[in-house]
Amino acid sequence: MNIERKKLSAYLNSISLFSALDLDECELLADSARQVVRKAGQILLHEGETLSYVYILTTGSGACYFLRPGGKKSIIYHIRPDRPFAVEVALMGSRLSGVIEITESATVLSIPVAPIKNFMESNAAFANQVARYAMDSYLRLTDFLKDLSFGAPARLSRFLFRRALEAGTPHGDGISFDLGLRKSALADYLGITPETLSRTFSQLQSEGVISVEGPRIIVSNVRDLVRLSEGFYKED
Amino acid sequence: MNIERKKLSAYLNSISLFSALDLDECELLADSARQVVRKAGQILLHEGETLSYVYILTTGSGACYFLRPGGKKSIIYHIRPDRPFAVEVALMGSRLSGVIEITESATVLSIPVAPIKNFMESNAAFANQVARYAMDSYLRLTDFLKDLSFGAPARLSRFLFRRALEAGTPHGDGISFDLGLRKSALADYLGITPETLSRTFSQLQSEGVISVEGPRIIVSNVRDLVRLSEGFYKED
DNA sequence: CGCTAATTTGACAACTCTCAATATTCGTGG
DNA sequence: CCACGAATATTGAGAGTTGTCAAATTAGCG
Repeated sequence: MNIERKKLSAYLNSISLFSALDLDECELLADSARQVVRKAGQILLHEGETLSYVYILTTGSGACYFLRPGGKKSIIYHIRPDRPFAVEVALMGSRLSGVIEITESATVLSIPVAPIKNFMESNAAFANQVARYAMDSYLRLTDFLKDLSFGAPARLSRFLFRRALEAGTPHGDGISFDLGLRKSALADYLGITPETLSRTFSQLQSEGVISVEGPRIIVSNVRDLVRLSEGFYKED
Repeated sequence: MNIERKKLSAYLNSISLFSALDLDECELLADSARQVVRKAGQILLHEGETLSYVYILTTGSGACYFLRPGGKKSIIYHIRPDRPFAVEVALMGSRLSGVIEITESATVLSIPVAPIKNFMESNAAFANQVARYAMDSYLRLTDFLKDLSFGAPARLSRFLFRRALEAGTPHGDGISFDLGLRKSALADYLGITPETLSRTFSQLQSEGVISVEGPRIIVSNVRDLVRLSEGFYKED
């Protein structure tokens, strides 16, 4: 499995968190790493656990959420491939406050935290990288918190705006793009119910901001979309 | 001002973020630090700013919040004395997403970020400290997010429970303590309106969990208080 | 005692969720 | 190519929670 191992260490080295390690160090991590496959819906890590591994998804996606009494899930953050997660909990030895669930079948890489701690002590560049990673996580979470403080129209508008920037093509006066995910998945992502999402789409449509044709969205009034995404209401 | 300077560097050294720096390094920071006094209600930092300083309150307190159109404030985190804040924004060169306001008249210490960056490069122990600080911030924010996902009764119950632990004295079958802050301040702290807080107090009281006599709270049913603070409702 | 600020109470509106019913889409097999 | 069934979306009615506004009450203090 020498090739696999080489690949894995190169992979790790390509992740920004580990890019300050040299290849030998990455190989050491790769050697002690484990790779497992998890299907959509499986729980990877449970609330209150302490962790001795740091995790990365090489494929698939996941989410970290609180499970409220009654079964309601409050999303804390989404997990995309190639960005380590649960790093803070593992390195700080604290307990996971939330559940980590796989949302799309995923390949999960677990890397023991002990050698990572050692590298932090001995390698200042790596320690800086970890600091940068943690600060980045923090800033992302702050932004997420900001998103949460807005209601459904603003959250959807923000999503549509970002999506228009990254995947939009000109269409008459406006911009057209595909959602890129099922509406129920989008509702989940935005932390609202599919019903509310559907109503919010109708609302934006009736206000003339967008038009919706199945998974295809046409933004006809970018100005209003931006205002909405800042939390203003149409009539303000 | 040599004594002041010595004091200031010793103060910095006592802050866990800077405890890995030696006294010379702390003196360098102390030399370039500025100290200003701000009154309650003043805005210290504005939304969208980039920062070239890291801040600490030596006295007083503050809060970081989003100002929603319409004027509603969504608290992101509270600032207590002796814990640096805005560190992530300053070190990462990103924009502050939120406003920082002084809530109790405070002495604000500003420390330039440039020498801190230098120390991070050259001093692995300090870089580790920064990483730990950032991870700790992240975990706090995660906990805060968890709090937010609960409704008013759970948030109040959590507060009362913590307060009972730290300031409670036995009282009959239960525990008695003073709130320690004005109810309007508590409402602010919990991110709800004073009206909702008042109603929630009445509700807990009518359910027989606590009794309220002005600023004095008697918890008569700790078991239910804990259940409530986990998000359960009384009848569950 | 009287004034001001803090707190409580009531009525109501806004928003999102839940549950239930209906409509639409999409893939599969006839 | 069409028909059927399952998954996905939409719509409607109603409930729950918190916020807003206004008024009443209470507490604190000179």
